[in-house]
Amino acid sequence: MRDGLSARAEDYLRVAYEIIERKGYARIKDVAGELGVQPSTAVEMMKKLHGNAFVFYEKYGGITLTPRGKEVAEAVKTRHDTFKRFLEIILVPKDIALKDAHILEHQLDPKTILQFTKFVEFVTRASATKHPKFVERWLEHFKRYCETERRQRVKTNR
Amino acid sequence: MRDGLSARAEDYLRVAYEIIERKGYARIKDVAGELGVQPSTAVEMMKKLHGNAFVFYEKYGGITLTPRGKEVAEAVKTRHDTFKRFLEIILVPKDIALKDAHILEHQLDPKTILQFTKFVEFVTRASATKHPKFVERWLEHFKRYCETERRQRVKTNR
DNA sequence: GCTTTTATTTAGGGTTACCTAATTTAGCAA
DNA sequence: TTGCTAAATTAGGTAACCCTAAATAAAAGC
Repeated sequence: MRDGLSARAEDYLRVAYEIIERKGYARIKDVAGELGVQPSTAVEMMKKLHGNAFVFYEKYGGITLTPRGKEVAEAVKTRHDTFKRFLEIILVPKDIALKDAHILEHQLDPKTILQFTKFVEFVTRASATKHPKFVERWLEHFKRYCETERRQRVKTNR
Repeated sequence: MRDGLSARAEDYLRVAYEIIERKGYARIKDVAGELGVQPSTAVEMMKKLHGNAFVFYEKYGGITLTPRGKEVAEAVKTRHDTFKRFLEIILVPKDIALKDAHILEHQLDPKTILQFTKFVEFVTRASATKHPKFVERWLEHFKRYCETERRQRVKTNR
């Protein structure tokens, strides 16, 4: 990642950010719980993020974000939300969209992220302003196409 | 992965498959070269894939795929191609689309993959059959939207 | 204040996927 | 056939993430 964090480290940062938004600070167990890892693993990562000056964290103390950490976390969250909205546009069920957005938000090239973003903006804005009918009709067609399809013709190998 | 392979193992399998398609068999150095890893690393992975009966491989011998391996490799490649086409539809430059398709093709939920697939099919088929004008106009609008945009308003954090 | 419970930390491992630096093997050319 | 070179292999590390179990600190209840 541009920010010098691994994909996983970004996850920890984003999760810490979300918890802090909710209750002002995060505890090790909150972060571990959210990410489905053991507390000891979260401690390890928090030490790393503290070493890199993304979070402020001391033994047995609550976790908060440094300005730098907050900035990165917000950018990560923005990416995340874009992917989530995008997946919903292509009719991925909400719960799966949420899960997969977490996967999508890492590793992709900035250009690719930009295009995903533009796609979402295009659909959102066009339907809100100039040509609501046009986009709506298009999405309606896509929806119908999805519903009409005989199921699972395509191998997904999953 | 459903097939019991790690994301990375699927990469090795796909690459082996592509090389074999081209010249009938693959060598360690071909696979290593394609994936940008050292030969020793490729040997390690081929041993694993051989252990799982995805490839046929013996010391110093060429690599070929077992029927099972071929099946999985083809499914992986199908996913890959879908993502590549999809990225091109949303106007990601070809070289980046290729690179990022490799990233997208792993980890995503089957439902998500299915929706990506349907989206690509929808655009492809609709433009080839019933409503070519409709899809083309839509894509044309999107293209124009992308070109019109003041650049990089959106933080991508990359 | 003391004890119990809960949270956190440390210590010691495990796995995956990489690497470098020797070997060792295979293939080819003289 | 011998000897060289390119390819492949082995041996021994490293780094990122994850775990369990044991130790310790903090918080809560009485």
